[in-house]
Amino acid sequence: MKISTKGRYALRMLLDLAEHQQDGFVSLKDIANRQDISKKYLEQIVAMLNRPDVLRTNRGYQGGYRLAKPANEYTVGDILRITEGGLEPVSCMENSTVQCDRADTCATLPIWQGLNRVINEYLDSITLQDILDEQKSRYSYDYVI
Amino acid sequence: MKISTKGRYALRMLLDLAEHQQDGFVSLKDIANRQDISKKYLEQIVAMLNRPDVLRTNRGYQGGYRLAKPANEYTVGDILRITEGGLEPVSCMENSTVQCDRADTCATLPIWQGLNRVINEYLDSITLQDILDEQKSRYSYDYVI
DNA sequence: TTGAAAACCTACCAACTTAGTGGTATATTA
DNA sequence: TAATATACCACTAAGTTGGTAGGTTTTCAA
Repeated sequence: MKISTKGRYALRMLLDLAEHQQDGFVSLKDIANRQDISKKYLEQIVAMLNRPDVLRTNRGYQGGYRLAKPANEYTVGDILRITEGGLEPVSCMENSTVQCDRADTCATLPIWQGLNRVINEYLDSITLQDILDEQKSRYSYDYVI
Repeated sequence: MKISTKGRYALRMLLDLAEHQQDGFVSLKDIANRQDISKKYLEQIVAMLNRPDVLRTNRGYQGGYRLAKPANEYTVGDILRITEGGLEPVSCMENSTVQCDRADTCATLPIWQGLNRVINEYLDSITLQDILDEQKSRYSYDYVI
């Protein structure tokens, strides 16, 4: 029952992009340095997220990535569902799986469906912008002192 | 982000024991047959649960297992925390792990802490007895018709 | 026009986890 | 003492995780 590095790094990468929205295209090299994540590994992760509704990209000199939408339009759930390949807590709930023949009478299936619901509701209640705002307020007292 | 067969089978095994509470000691053979799970594999799973506060056991002829407590004193969370080795959704939250040096400033840690909270709250809100009752009410219309 | 910077693509790998199987020893009781 | 059942330990094939490695293609500035 773990979120893998793919999902965790993806979230940190998109957060980094959100923080640097005004800088235009941001290179993986910069993100990898700031986040202390292998650039080569980030390449693989960004490949999963590189879709028109998520990222814009430019190759070559001064190229890189930027968010396709404002930060408040990405939920943590969106990002994790892409990079983790779904968030279903049991394999029998995955779309690709053939329906379990115990499903109709399974006493535990409703438990997993409920768990799936609370996980997705929670993760979809938080956007990248929320995290940025929270982060900002956490350190605002530095200036007050 | 998956509950493994260990956790899922453990839950089904304890539910089976709860259903047959009045039968005295129930053998793994019977549970394995009813639940269609390898008896050998169940042996390993039951070994994790075989603690005085969870199960009573008797070897030999007419031996087997029974619940140590009434069914309403087992939450699904209790069972899964034992068999899954914790339910923390990220490894940096596990007790055994050395604290990540990013922890103090990590923007994503609060997300995982929140996720951990909703998962545990949900799974601890359901007892074996709740599942039994739900199961019973699901099929009660059979008698009404 | 050429060189540097960047994304893009494919293959590979070691370590670990999962979902079991197999065999033997030990306890209980009819 | 034979039958039944747990208890314990070792092993394993297949899949996943968390990366590395190396090369190709695109873009732009000097």
